[in-house]
This record gives sequence, C-alpha cells and structure tokens, in this order.
Amino acid sequence: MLSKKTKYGIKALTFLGRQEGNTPVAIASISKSENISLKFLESILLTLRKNGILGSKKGKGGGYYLLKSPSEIPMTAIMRILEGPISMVPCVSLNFYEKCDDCPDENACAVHNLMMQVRDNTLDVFRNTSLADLCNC
Amino acid sequence: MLSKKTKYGIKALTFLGRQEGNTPVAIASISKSENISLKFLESILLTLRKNGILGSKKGKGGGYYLLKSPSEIPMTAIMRILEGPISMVPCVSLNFYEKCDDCPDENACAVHNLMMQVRDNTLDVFRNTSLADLCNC
DNA sequence: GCATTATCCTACTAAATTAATAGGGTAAGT
DNA sequence: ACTTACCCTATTAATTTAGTAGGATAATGC
Repeated sequence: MLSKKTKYGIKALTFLGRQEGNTPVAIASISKSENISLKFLESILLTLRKNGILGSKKGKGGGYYLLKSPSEIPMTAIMRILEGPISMVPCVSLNFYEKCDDCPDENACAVHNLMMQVRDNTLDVFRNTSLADLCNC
Repeated sequence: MLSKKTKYGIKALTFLGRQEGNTPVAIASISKSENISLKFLESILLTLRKNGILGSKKGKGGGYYLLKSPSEIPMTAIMRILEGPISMVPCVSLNFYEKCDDCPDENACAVHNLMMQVRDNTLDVFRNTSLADLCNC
C-alpha cells in the first residue's frame, strides 16, 4: 500500500508543477487546495527539499518551488525518496537491497523470482513517467 | 512491502506444490523446511484452507494439501487472499475499492491515474503466473 | 530595526498494522 | 485410550504510519 506521505507528496508536487512560472508557493496554499494536514505536509515538503527536488524561500512571499522542470523529474526519484524501495521485497531491490533471513538461496526462491518480475514492470511505469505527465491529467 | 504472512504463505504453497502426489504434509515439516515460525504458519495455512486453496486432514498422517493442481491456481487468487488488494491505493482497486477522503475527482487525480498503470502491470504478472510457475524455479 | 510572515527542525504521541505466541479444543488414526 | 496434528480464539510485542506541538530561524516590508 502507498503511504499517505507518498500520496500527499505526489499531489503537492503535481500542484507545484501546474503553477505558472516558478514562484514559491506557501505550504498553507497547497495544504488547503489538496486537503492535506498542514503540519504533515510541512514535513513531507522538507524531505523533498533535502533530497534536491524542491527549493524553498523563507519569509513573506516565501514557500516551495520545483528545482527542475517537471519533465526532468522522473517518478522513480520521487517514489524512492517518499516511499523507499519500489520492490515489494528487499531481496529484489536495486537501491535498498537486503538479504532475507529465512532464504538460503535467492535464485531458488519462488517469491524472489516472482517479485523480480513485478519490480521490473513497476519500474517500467515509473521510469517512463515524469512529473510532467502527472501534471497534464 | 509484501507482508511476511504473504511471503511465508507463497513459500508454503510452493513447497506443497513440489510434493510428489497429493498426500497431506504436516505444518511442522513445512515450518522446518522453509524456516517459518510454526504457530504463525499455522494461522496462514488456516486462512488458505478457509479460502478454498488448501484441504486438510487431522490426526496422524494428517496435514495440508492443495485442493487443485498448481497450474490451476493463479497468483491473483493467492495474493488477494494473503495480501489483500493488489493495487497500491484503494481507489484503483478492482476487488477492494474505496473512495479517497481527500480527492474530489478521481479522474483528475494524478496519483489515481499513475497507480492505475502500476496496477495494470502488476496484475498482468499475477494473471499470467500460476503456482505451477513458481514450483518450477 | 522591529513586526510579520513563513519555512526549519526536533521531539513526541496516538493509532493502526504486523508478526508472532499461548493455550486449550477437536478429530483421526493405531 | 493414547497419540498425533489440525482448529480456533485471544492476547501481546514490535514496528510503522500519521499526525501534533512548539519553538528556532530567516526574509521581507514598513
């Protein structure tokens, strides 16, 4: 299941991508438009900023803005920052790999091989989708 | 993330599918072979039985066995019983649909449309895979 | 330079979910 | 009868998720 954090994060990014120009948008504006708890959203935008997706400006007229054009932000990046691994099991993760405790041989593991296929398919979607695609729908 | 419940359940089913004939296998055997906590596995196999995947036999020589041939058990069925929805958000789920609180219009929701694609791709994998495919690897 | 605005940041808490564990009940076989 | 092995409910511990609290910091405008 997708966490609310990721869901809200994507909605906020889409909202920012749809703005005219690249002027900062206050958290409160996004929060109201997208029905997201202000404080929760605050922490989400903070992690997006720390991970190089957003820039911010303090004080009056401040807020958050995209650092790149939406078409240059692939969904793989957003998903990994917000949700973590794209795979359903750590043992098939490219970026968050971990060995399973119970599994003596990964290549003989049915779950491993099945989830590898799922990962490849999911990855395909995220690799071929940028934030720009989400903004135009 | 895939729950341990689902992971263990798939491993147990694969183990059963690889057996010669269709004689009952004791929980304890599966538990040892696959390194799964006996009591936890017990509850997993119980739900698989209640959902028509497994049959069981009590007393000496008893245990669990598949009710159908592995090739007749699609992964969609197993996943839905063990893990629940295949979609990452309830609003794109075919079997477990739920409306989002925050979203006024699903068709205009970027998350909805993206996750629809992910669901279609994941579903494709599970629909085209049966337990038999997992047993032969 | 002071008031206002709005992000920054840490810590905490409540709720939900997951992963087990405990322990006795029930049926089948020898 | 006795043993084996599933049946079933309830409880608990650990983890994760979602959200809150409250002040610190920086920028802007008068």
